[in-house]
Amino acid sequence: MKKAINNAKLESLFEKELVKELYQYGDLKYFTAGEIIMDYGKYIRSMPVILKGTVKVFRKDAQGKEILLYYLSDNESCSMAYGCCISAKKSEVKAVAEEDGELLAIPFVKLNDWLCQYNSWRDYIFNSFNERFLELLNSIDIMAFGNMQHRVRQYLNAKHDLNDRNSVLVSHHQIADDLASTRVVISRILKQMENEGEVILYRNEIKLNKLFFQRVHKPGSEE
DNA sequence: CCATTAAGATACT
DNA sequence: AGTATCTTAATGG
Repeated sequence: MKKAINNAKLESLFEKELVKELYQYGDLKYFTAGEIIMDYGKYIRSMPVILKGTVKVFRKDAQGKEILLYYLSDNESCSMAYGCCISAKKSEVKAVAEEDGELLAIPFVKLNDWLCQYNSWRDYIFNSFNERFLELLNSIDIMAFGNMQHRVRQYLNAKHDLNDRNSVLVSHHQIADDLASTRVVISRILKQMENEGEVILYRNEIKLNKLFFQRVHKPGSEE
């Protein structure tokens, strides 16, 4: 009945008994790139822990535009989901799979039990909250005070962190969607960044130069 | 080849 | 910064 789960990272993160319970009560689900894992207004009955792959979490603004809040990847969880579970609220966010992957859906009835029972689970939940909170602060910062160029830099940097190389595989259109902007605007900004030597543009690919990394952590270096 | 789609360009709001 | 429109370039059948 139950699928055999074997995840070394989980086993290093939690004590043996909890891992056993995770495997027993968690529901292993596979998702494919582009799949909507969670949508606005839906009730959440389980808390997802991402085992593999990357998930983007969106929020709708007042004008109905979607903006990217943060990414979730290996062994990370959505703290929004936790709050929704225990208070039986509807989802405020939408989660879309960036790439194929798998997640472990934890039934909400177990969440509180484990919180009391296992130190590692409590640490994990609090850590998850804290990380997400920091990312949110960062996002607010960018949206409220930053200009588009800064936002694009942050976006490229975040996407770069998730993978590996010094290039990001993404279309201008995709960036525009994620930042609630338009293709032309993103193209303009990227072109300018290219002229200044920060990046090199290709079709569906953006190479990041040294100058980019010098600037990305310094908001004060706009033109 | 041609169809589709990404990206560049220009002009206007 | 965003919209509309057109042109050009890359990609895949």
